[in-house]
Amino acid sequence: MLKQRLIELLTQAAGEAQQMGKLPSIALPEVTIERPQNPEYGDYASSFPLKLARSVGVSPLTIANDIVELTTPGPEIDTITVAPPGFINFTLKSDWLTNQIDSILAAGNAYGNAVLGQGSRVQVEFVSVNPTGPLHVGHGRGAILGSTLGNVLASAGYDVEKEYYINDTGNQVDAFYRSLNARYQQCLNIDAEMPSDGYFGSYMVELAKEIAAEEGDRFLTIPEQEAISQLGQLGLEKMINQIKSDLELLGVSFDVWFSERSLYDNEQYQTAMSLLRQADYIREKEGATWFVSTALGEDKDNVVLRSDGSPTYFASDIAYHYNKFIERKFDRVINIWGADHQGHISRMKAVVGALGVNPERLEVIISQMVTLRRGNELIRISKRSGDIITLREVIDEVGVDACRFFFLSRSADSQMDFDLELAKRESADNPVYYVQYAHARIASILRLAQQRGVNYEDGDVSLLSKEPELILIRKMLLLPEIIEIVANTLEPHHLTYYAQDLATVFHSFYKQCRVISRNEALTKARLKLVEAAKVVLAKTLQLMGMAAPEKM
RNA sequence: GCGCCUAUAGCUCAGCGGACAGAGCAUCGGUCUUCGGAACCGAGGGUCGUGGGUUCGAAUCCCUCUAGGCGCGCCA
Repeated sequence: MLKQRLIELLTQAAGEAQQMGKLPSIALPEVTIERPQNPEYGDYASSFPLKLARSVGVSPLTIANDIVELTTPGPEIDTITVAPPGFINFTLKSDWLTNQIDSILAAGNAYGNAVLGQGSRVQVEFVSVNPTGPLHVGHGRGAILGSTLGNVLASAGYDVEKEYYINDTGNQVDAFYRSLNARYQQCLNIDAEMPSDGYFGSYMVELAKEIAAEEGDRFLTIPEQEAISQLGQLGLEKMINQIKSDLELLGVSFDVWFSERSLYDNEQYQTAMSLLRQADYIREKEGATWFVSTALGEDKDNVVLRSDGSPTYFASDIAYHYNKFIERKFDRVINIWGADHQGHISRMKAVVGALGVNPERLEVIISQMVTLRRGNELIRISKRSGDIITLREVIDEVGVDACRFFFLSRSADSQMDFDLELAKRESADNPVYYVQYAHARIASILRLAQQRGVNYEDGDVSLLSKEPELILIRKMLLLPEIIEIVANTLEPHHLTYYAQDLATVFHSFYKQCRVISRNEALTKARLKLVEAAKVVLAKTLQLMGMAAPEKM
């Protein structure tokens, strides 16, 4: 990538300056290259001399001049200039810029891909909602975050596996089973009482009705414990399928659906525990079994086995992470959790460390709360009690692409209001349509060219020299950097801003430069440009999981 | 009490050590005899929550305080 080459260029020049005695022989700070926001400062800039001046005691301007004198720029660089108080600014040659159009067209859908990951295996685990109820908007946020991150990491050269962890055992599942049984009996006119810790949402009634309709009253004829278990498993399976189809609707897919229960069925839980026990991180006290996280700097220990001998969710998580790192040997594991799991991060990292794995290999992204509202009316999204607005209803109301874009456009760190009224009102005037419109517009131009039988394969891109053309190319060349940034920071929201910028620059170009005109040579050149822009736009939309429509 | 997140233009949010702080929406004013006006061009609008500190340089880093959110279960 060009940025990398500029870094090398400056590093080398600084090294030479040292050899010539123009700079003292000290360890040089890392060369950084920025994108100046003001185009007057060129395409790239470095504040390296300013940083260096501190330790060297030489004026930054002098350093900048010395370094620039020693650079031997490649064919892509037009000018390297020094600007006060000590910046080095680079501008790109316009014929190099225009040549990139051919590279983009040649790369096609692979444009922007990187080799950052070098094929290392990264797991992204997300959503992983208890299958005791339907998904709501908050879950949608995590889902979109995860699937987009998966796309970007794959494009950055990682071997990505997306995974949904199914909590199919434990207290909450048990409560779900008993609730379903009660609702089922009620369906069949039996005066059953809902458990106090049960799930009271109306979806449970619907679920029970569905099962009663399909299975009749056969669960009444077997022992109740047996019935609860069979009925529960059936209900759970249905809930999982519903979750699966809701996610599919959102364009979110998984490579693996991982069962929590399987950790106990195949002894991985026992293996993980004995590993920790050997390392002396497991102790018995107060009748329960604890993970001694205080030994690892945590402020308290955590129960893994209750006094009744049943494992906590934390026990499962220990086994699960043992499985991720040691059984399946992922190089990196990324977990996306809701803000309410924040406190779980440090002890999970402690566990990973205790298992002998570098805790840095576990990265947790916390997505902050989403509150759903309709105008001023707050809508509760608690699954436990009462009714909720499901993710599906929200998608039906505002549309998949708008939904994805909306969730993606805010950083995971900041909480957000999802105002249904606003989302619908804005949907006609939504940034996502603005971006998609640019794509459709290009498609329409290319259709016209085809109708007129214009073959532009031999178009000469060096004819492109107008400002709007070059600005568009410059913006297209930013995508690889965006992909790299998102892959490194795990912050996909940058994509939405880039998409809007790219669309803006295209629309502006479109207004100022007629593509298909009487000037045949220019027409061909511009068709190439426009097709390349379509490639970049489509790639950006694809990474975000959104449609790139030919017409709309 | 402790931990994490947030506070930037009227609204929703980017920017997170560098050059005059940006975008969308909203407001106001312009642009249509040609490829899709779901478009384009322009204007106004900000002591970057408060007070300190570090630095040649701070919205960005450190500390104080204020406000809001989420945690601190033998729930997940």
